[in-house]
Amino acid sequence: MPTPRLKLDAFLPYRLSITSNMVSELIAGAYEALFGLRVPEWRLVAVIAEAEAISQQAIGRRTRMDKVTVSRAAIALADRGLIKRTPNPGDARSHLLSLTSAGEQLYAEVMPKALEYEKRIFASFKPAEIERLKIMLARIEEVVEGLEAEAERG
Amino acid sequence: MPTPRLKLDAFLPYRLSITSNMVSELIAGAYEALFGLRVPEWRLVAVIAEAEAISQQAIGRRTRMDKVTVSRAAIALADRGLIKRTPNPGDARSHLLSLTSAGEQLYAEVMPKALEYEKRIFASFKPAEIERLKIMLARIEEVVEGLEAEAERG
DNA sequence: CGGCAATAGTTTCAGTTGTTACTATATACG
DNA sequence: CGTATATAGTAACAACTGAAACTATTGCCG
Repeated sequence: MPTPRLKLDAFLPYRLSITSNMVSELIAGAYEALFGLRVPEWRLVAVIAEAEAISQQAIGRRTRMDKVTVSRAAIALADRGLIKRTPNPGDARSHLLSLTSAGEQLYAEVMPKALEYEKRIFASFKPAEIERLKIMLARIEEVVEGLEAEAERG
Repeated sequence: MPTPRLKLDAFLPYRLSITSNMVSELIAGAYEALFGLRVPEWRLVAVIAEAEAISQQAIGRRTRMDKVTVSRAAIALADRGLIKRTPNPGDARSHLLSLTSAGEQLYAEVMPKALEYEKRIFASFKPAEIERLKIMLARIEEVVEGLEAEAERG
């Protein structure tokens, strides 16, 4: 008897990856073209805008981005005058990042575009469906975190 | 009035990307460790197993992977003796890829692991929920394809 | 205090991925 | 037919990302 064939298209981790990459590429392309921002940079802008003043380490935890990625994005944004780095009074090794007024201005332009894209992509989804999708994604994350922890313990 | 703050955590494309990357990394790590297969290679194995004999170009279309990525994965798999490349009778530029018996054997080991991971990650999901999730992902893909086409036309 | 492990952030380096250029073949059209 | 354009696949190159090494500072514990 031949090995039964897995239909890759029906394999959920694969489907999730394909869909996510399609969405990411679409949005990343638009941001790059419109604002010269790469994905990590845009994420930093959003997180800093929410937080007012936040360390790079905290950004890494919040966004699951590597500290190297965060560092590079922070340097790029600071070079462009979009964020400023003030010494962290509690810890001389770290800086607190906040938006400059130029950064605020960019953020004010970028954010509506982001929401517009989201709206367009999910235009055919009812609010309750979107809610269900978010909850499902959160549940998946929770399980994966558990499996990661399990793997670490051996 | 200050700019209203986007909660990045509530932004669906972001959530999708985080969740998908967590799942991908988990599975990719396992495959790398267990079988020495990277993600593109594993995808090729799966697609070739389904198709029996298929050109690289067709694999690229089916998996949305770049032809360069497909080419590299195919070379790696051929070097390991997992696939064989036979001339395509209809087109001398391309090969038809198929699994060798070693490839079949590997596939027979890999596939149950894949399904097991899927099962574990979605253990708390009812079949109807999984079905809804798949449908939602398919709908998202459809919309994004439309937006891509729109962007190309200008 | 003083030394030593841990942490924030940067730099360096290696691995992966995609864009561009190239080769060989195929197809369209004069 | 034969020239021009498109396509399958590979190779060469550049960009991005993450791991490991490094620097500066912190905090623990003798």
